Amino acid sequence: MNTSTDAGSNKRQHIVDTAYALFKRAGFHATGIDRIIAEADVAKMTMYRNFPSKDGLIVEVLNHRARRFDRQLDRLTQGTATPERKIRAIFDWYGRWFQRPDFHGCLFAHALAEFGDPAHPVFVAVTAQKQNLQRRFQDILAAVMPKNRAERSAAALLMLIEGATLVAQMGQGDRAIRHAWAAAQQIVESR
Amino acid sequence: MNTSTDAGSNKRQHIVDTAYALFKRAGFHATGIDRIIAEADVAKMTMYRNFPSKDGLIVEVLNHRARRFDRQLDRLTQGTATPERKIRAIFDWYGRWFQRPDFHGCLFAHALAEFGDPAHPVFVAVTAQKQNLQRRFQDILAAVMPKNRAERSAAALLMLIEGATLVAQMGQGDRAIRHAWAAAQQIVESR
DNA sequence: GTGATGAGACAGACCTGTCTCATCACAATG
DNA sequence: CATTGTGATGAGACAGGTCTGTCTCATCAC
Repeated sequence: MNTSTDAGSNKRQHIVDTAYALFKRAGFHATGIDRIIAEADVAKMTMYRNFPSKDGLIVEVLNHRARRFDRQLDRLTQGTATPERKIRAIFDWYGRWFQRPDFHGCLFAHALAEFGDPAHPVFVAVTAQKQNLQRRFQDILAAVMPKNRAERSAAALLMLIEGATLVAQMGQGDRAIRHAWAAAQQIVESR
Repeated sequence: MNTSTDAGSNKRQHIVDTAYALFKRAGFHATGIDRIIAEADVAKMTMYRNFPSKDGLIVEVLNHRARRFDRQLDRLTQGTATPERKIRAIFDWYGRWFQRPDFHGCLFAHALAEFGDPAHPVFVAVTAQKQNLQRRFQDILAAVMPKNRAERSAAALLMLIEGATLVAQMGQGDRAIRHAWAAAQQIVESR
């Protein structure tokens, strides 16, 4: 845990990235450990030395994606000035995501579908990511509206964007983000 | 297929009901055939004589729930007069659903998470159910607004309610439906 | 020498789907 | 009423595969 920490971390990260791609495409239960290590081209013990179990790996994948998502939205909203433009930037980001050929829906929503037990670590990780996104909306809106209205609007924006992601997965990504943004505008601008 | 059709249908329906309860709680891939037939207390061959495969059973479960959902909303909206009250009745229905102790999120959304291939029959069944719900919203709104605005609003309502269902699964059912309805009101009433 | 890794056997359980055979309900017929 | 045919069903073995997780041993880099 001193000299070769770097090599170990590289392997570890490579496994996380490979597992992410497979989970996204085929789901969590449908993706076996054997498939992951074959695709990542590592030994099974390398995986089990870095992660306590498959569930542990899933949580790591989710947390890694959540951090990456946060960094992207941080970068995206730092450049813009007004709250409305920040919201718009986030919705635009989703719109671009929906158009990507490797878009398969929200990994966190999918995780919630497969791990419905609130006590399960995966469930907890998903909840944290969604609450984080809602808090982001709320912080943005708090600059231009009272706290209780910012909370209500943030909740609506979260539900709109989650619903849009679901609709986008069914093949209506373009219409989904346009209609979601139209509704979001009404919510943000109202009163 | 003449005299004992009734008994056969009973078994068939019982398997569908049992599978529904298990799929809802634990997911599709995580629920094995053995578990279903044990819970339903039928022989394995009884299941495989009524359904071509596990996937076929899943599709039957989804279609059965979709029909039941449709009937419930039909009954719910037939009694009310104005479009706004119809929408309100639907949102209230969702609010009550979120509060039920056996609420585990939307089975169709979960199915979409586990069967992401657009060519898969499960994917098709899910898409049909969601399009049906959106069309319902659209038909209701078409009575009080122009067609293109009804289409846009219906899409927003669908996304709101789907997002609310996701949030509700994470334990915020009460707040979710209140905020969703507040946003829905703005969308329906606007302009 | 030391620690990470690759390769693969292995256990024990579970998966879907097929098959056989005994049993049972029930209808038609004598 | 008694008998016989028929189709659905229960019970469970079975095949062939996959699952997670553990173990051993050789190899390789430093």
